[in-house]
Amino acid sequence: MDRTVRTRFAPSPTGFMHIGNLRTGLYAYLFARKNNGTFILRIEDTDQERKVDGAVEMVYRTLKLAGIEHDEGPDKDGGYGPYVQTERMGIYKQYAEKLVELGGAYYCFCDKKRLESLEDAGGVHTYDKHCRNLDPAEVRRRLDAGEPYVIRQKVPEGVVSEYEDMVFGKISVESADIEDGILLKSDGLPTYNFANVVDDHLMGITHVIRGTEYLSSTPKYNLIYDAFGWERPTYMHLPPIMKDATRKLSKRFGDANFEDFISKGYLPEAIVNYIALLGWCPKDNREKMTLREMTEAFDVDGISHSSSIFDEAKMRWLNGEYLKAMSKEEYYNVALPWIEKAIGGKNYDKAELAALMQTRADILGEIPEKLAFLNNYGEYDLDMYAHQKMKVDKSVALAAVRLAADALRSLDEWSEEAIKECVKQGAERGGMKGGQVMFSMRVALTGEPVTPGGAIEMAVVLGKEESLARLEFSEKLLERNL
RNA sequence: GGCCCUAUGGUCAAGUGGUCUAAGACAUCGCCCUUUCACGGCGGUAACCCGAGUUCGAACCUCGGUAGGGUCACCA
Repeated sequence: MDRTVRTRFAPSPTGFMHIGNLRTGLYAYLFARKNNGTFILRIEDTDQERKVDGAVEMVYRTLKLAGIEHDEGPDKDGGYGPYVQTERMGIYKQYAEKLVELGGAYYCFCDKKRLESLEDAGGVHTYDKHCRNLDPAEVRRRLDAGEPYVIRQKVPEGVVSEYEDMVFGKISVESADIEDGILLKSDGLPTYNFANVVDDHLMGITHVIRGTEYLSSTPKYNLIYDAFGWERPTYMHLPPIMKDATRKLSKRFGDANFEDFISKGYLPEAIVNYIALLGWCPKDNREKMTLREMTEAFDVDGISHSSSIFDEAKMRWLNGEYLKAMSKEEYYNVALPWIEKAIGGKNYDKAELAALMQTRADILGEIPEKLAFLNNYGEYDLDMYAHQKMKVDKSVALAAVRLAADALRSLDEWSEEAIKECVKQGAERGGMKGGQVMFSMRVALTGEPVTPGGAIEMAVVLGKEESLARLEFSEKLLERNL
């Protein structure tokens, strides 16, 4: 590899950043960093119809959150600009014309109607190269007459176009299977693929990293490079990320975009880590990795050839690992907004709640629901007072709750140790097992079968007044329903 | 339909001719820890798409089939 590596990420600003798309960008970034190369951001905004306001900002925001920093882009001129495709519209026509001169393309005057008549029974149409060998003088004349035209690629006949893909190996396609596709549309603007070839060349892209949808059309683009006499880039095609066995993860379906996961309480680094693993496996099989570690470990060998299904359950787990690995302070900071949302202005000990949640919520978004009992307490289902192993049923629970309430009423110091000791002694006096009292008390205090902490912790969090009120409430509730 | 690509447990995946009666992770199930919820620890269930061939030997190589994906636009 003599040329300095230059890779690019070229998203279309059509809304939120899709997970599959982000992964492509991530790999392009990792590959550039791994090889001390340059990572370029190019905005492909030529599709005015699908363009969404604010989407460009979303691209920046997403990359920034993900930690994927570009070296060149619309906001960082590296001398290869402009980096926004609509600003490059003036340059393609001359290249198309030059390609005609070089014999790699030709003018075509066929109208839509004629093209449609070429369609076969299956609805597939292949251009019959009708204008490929028009007499140059005739072409000149029709051009001068102002007749509408497009410029088509002149695919050499009888050759096999092949290349070595970095992940898929040798790909070869016969030129007979390649259509003389349109390069320049009748409105004078380039088709996407032609613009891509020209841009990639002009920007000095050495490694084109993109989805497999281009795997089989790449030989066609290579023929354009050849016709221009340009050096072909190296290609790395990436298999798609699927929603299930047969459907690709799609933008319009569900929460397949970065932003949604962020708002569900995922950490950017966990998302990035997870998607890096979808389709790539480091040599040492590590799973939890920082961006820096990924950069060091990144290698093409580890990229898989087949598509992979996105599994949010695993991403949740990984997110939980990140959360648990944080220091108390770090966790407190990221969890605070969610905790505040849960307690709604009430005076609970936020640090205590954060400490409780750190090992109990895989994603931050679970915090409000797990803490809902703080503000949501009232009539609850008494069937949850059933613990086979502990031998608890409603009547045992009533005794336990009564006992806990009685013991706690006279307790002055409301600390974990004091409460624990007090409940323990109360249980002994009442001839009950500690577990029976704790279990019943925990349910009584929260009205929930699963709680973010044990009975003692719940009591500490709720405070003496609220705890006693709830125990008394539960006592009455049980009495009424026995 | 033509062409291109892919195929290991429910999911992500290791594996590149013998060390595979096939690793690890998630999920799932069970046990332990916790006098209560989790966390944590330990363990279980679970896979080489099918058929030929090459070879002393095949998850790994070849061919065929099957299934799935991609692509065949004056869309990007």
